[in-house]
Amino acid sequence: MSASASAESQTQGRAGRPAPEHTHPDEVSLTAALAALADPVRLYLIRELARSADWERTCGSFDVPIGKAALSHHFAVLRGAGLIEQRDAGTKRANRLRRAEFDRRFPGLLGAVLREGAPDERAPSQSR
Amino acid sequence: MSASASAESQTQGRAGRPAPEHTHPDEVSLTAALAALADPVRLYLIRELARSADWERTCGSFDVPIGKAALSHHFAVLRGAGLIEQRDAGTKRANRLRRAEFDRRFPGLLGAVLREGAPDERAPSQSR
DNA sequence: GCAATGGTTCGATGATGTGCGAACATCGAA
DNA sequence: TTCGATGTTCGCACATCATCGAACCATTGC
Repeated sequence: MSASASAESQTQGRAGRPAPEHTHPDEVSLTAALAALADPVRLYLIRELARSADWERTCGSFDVPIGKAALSHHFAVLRGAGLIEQRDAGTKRANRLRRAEFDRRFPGLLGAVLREGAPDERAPSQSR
Repeated sequence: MSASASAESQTQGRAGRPAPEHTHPDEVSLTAALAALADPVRLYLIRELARSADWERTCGSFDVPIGKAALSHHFAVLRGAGLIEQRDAGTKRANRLRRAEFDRRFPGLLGAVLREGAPDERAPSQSR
């Protein structure tokens, strides 16, 4: 070990991290995409990511009422649905919403979901 | 009240039928709507209803690889998500896709789902 | 009245999903 | 090297869901 195993840290070649498995939206079925979106927590994450800049938010920067384990699982689901991309940033993990790619695969879907104000789970009350 | 329990068959007043409980799209949460759509069978039913005229299809007119009980359950879910409307037609039950109403509540969602030409969700029978 | 058709309801069951706590691994910093 | 922060993985519990078979009910037609 010397001058080679020090500067490489993003693509692959290092065994340090399994490097998050990403699924491209093209390989995702509509049912899988809908199932990934059909969860309050994940929907919240997607919405927050949509409001933020790419790579701005780390996994732990979300205020969700669940433990780390569950949160990690949700991110894995979103990744597997081609909805987000993750990148290791030091000890943290940065996230990005794959808006363009996902939109190309499912035109209008993400837009329709995000267009929703926010009164989703809270109170589907006044709207008539 | 007298000559009334003979020709009326839709609203209520007769105990003959519980009359299907309908939920208006306005009272449906986005998560519930997505969950209702995130199923191959239900997605197929919605797609078929979208291709058909209102009240044209009865519950038993769909070629799905499941039993009556399960099918009935799926229709109940779709009804509860404000996606379809059902009307008793003699011994059968006719269905209608609530396109306009649902679209008003979730603009673009149904369109995005129906626009899908995924070779994956085509038919829940033979694929993959 | 009686049988057949079309759907619903009732358990039961297997599969899936969500959640937790604890243990583990990695990176950056002291 | 040791420590703290950040996530992931590993059981495990619990809830929900999709499905079936059988029983049941309503309507239609004989």
